[in-house]
Formats: sequence, C-alpha cells, structure tokens
Amino acid sequence: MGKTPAGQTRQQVLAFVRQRLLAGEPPTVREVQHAFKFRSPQTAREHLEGLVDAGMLGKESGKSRGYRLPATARGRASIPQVLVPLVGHVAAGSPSLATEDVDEYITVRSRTPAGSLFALRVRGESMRDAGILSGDVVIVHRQARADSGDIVVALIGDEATVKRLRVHRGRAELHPENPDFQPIPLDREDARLLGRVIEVRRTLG
Amino acid sequence: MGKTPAGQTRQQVLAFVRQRLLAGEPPTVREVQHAFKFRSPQTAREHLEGLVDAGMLGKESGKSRGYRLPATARGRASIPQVLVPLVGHVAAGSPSLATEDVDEYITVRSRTPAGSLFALRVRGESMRDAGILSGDVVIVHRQARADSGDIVVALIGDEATVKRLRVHRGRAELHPENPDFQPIPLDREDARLLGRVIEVRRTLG
DNA sequence: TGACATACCAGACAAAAGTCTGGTACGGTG
DNA sequence: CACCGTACCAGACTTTTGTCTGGTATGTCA
Repeated sequence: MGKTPAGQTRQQVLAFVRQRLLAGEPPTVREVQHAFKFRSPQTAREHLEGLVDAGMLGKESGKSRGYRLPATARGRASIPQVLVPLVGHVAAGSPSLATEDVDEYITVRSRTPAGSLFALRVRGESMRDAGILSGDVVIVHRQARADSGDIVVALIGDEATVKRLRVHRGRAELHPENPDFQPIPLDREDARLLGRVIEVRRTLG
Repeated sequence: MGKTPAGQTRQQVLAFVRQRLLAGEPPTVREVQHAFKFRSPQTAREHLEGLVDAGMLGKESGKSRGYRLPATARGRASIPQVLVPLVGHVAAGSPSLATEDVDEYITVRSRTPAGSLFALRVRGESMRDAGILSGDVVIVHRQARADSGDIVVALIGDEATVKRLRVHRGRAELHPENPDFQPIPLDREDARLLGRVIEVRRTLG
C-alpha cells in the first residue's frame, strides 16, 4: 500500500529505535510496528533486520526487546555515557549501591563500567583552592587505592570527605586545599578510601 | 530451603535490577530468577513486586521487561538532555553556531532549547577564586543581558573571556576573580556579552 | 518485457515472559 | 501453643513477543 521511497522509512525506524534504546527501553517488534502504523509485525521486522544486516543495529536474537545499539558505535567511536547515581549519603558499611539512598542519576561520559562510579555533593570549603566549592557535585571512581596528588573521597568515621591524597614520608594523609583546614592522617582505624574524583560539576543559578 | 535473612536478598535483587536498567537492558523475571538461582520465577517475582510496592522500583505491568527505575528517580531524570556543542573558538562575527568550529558535543541536562546553549573551554586563571580553573569547560546560555553578579562570557575584541559581571555605579564591568587581574569595562566598542555561564565542568586525570 | 529489489500485508506458529494457584519451611510473637 | 509474616518452590495458564510462510504492489534496469 502506501509505499514510501526507498530507505526513508528505514532511517526513521533507526531513529525511533535508537531513541528508545538511549532511554533504556528497548522496543518490541510490535511497538515499532504500531509506531509506524504497519499492519503486520513482519514489516517492522524487515526494517529492523535490515538495519541489523547493515550493521546499524545490534540484536540479541530470540530474546524479547533484543535490539541493541551496534557494537561498533558503542566500543569505538564515542565514549559511552553511563548513568551515575548521585548518593545523598554514603553509608559507613558497604560501598555497594544498594545501601545508599540515591537521589538522582547523572549522565557521565566515561569508559568506566557504570557500577564503579558514583556522584557526591560536596559540603564545605576545605577544597576551595582546588576549585571545588560547597555544593559542587563530584563524580567518583570507586577504588581502594590512589596515587599521591589525586583528589579522593574518603570515609572518616561516618562522613564522606573530599581531599587531596598526599603520601608524606610513607604515610598517607588527606590534605585540604584551604589554609583554614588541617590535614588528616589516613591510617586511622575509622578511615577508608572510597575512590578518586574524576570529574567536578557545578551548576550556577 | 536456603532461606536468607529478611530483606537481604531483596536488596541484592534491587541492586541487580538497577544495574541492568542503567545498562539499558531491563531484565525479565526469569533472568532475575536465574541470577539468584531461584527455582521458581515466582520467587523472583515476589521480590520484584515487593520492591515495586516499597516504591523502590517502577513497573509497566504486563509488558515484558517492564521493570523500571522508580518514578522518583526518573522525575528529575526527565529533565531533557540536550547536546551542546563545545566550540573551540568563538568567532568574532556572529554568535550563531554555523561560524564556530565544533570540537565535540556534550550532554547537558537543561530545559533550555539546545540551540541557545554552547560550551567553551576556559583558558587562564582569571576566575580562579570563583572555582573556575584553566581547562574547565563552561556551559553557556546565549543571552545579550545578564544580572550583576552573574558569571558571563563576553567577547573582547576577538577573544572570548569568562568573567563576573558587575554593574558598578551604572556601568557594567567584567570582574575577574583573581587579584592578579584587572576589571574590564564592558562599554568598549569591541566588547559584547555572549551569554551566562550555567554550569562548570572539570575532568581530572 | 521480464527479472529483480523494495515496501508492505495477512495470518499463523512457537518461544519468551508475565502471572496465578496452591503449596512447604522457618522464625518470631502474643 | 496457634498465628502470622517472610522466604521459597512446583507447575501451570495467559499474554506478549519473536519468527515464519506465503502473498501483493510498485519501481528499476537490462
């Protein structure tokens, strides 16, 4: 019936599927069918399989909602975007996601797997001279070790704090970047390194 | 059988589902079942539905792979994301995109239409005390006017510069936030306000 | 003109996945 | 102790979804 010019519908199908995939909701064949008012799921399937054959879509065959972004576009060209939880409170116990209350998710461009990143809102002015102000959001890569000079997040007792790590005469210390604050030795019993700050973000009015 | 302490498995199920959702691949009930080696899909379902009842998960009932992030987490996430061009060089002529060379695009969460935003890499230390360092990326909302106190981007001659706008005795001035630099009056012939900085980003190592 | 490709449809089958009924086992609690 | 709630299981039903077979219509190109 209403035949469209060659390749035109296909591009629109690709755009539709891509959008859904980026939203985290892979569409079904029939969802594509209805979005384009096809009267047969097969029509949608032909477009989808065509895009897969052309390498413009990936697919997990047989599984429901199995169409994916192509492996090429994910691995090579651009740095993938991951959703990072902004945790309002870092629990003293486990560094796992489950025990922290998540306020919202932030999109970060990183090659790091999503699970190993979290975001934290900074309180206080102790890192002022490093350009990290109160209210800023820091993206943190979970890691138990860091190099001297790295800006890190550590758990002191029950509180998460952002400082610069300095290894001074073989002893690790957390150095604030503000002359009003004092360094904190990291070898305390109740101190633990949570991760390294890989990005800082600040929103202005 | 292997009964686990109350609520423990549930938290792990939540972590599992959340991770899958963030990866853009919502799991099926049976995928959860197998991930936790339950012998009945119903067991997985009970945990999932429990998490939905507790408001920790959302769900599109009946549909396959229908579990979602809870509405609370999505509410803010639903602020649209726009792709903002990171311009390497701000042309002296027009403030339009076409004449600027775009290095890459950055994802920003903003209700502002995409066309009215651009991003710029900061050079120099003139805004050091405002927490904006050399190499930082600022997201700028194009606007010809701004309030006193706003951090703005202005074109001075052929060069874009980031400063704080101060209206001082009726005269607009661009104030650096670094005592080593001098304020610049904005009423010069070759000066023009490009926009207001709405976000600052810094990537560390 | 015929061979071929694209775009689409009808209707069905089969696998995947959501859902339900009815259970067992264990721990706490009045 | 009986009672309730949590954690789990077996097995089946139903819907959703992927897939297939066999078609029509239209355009291109030798």
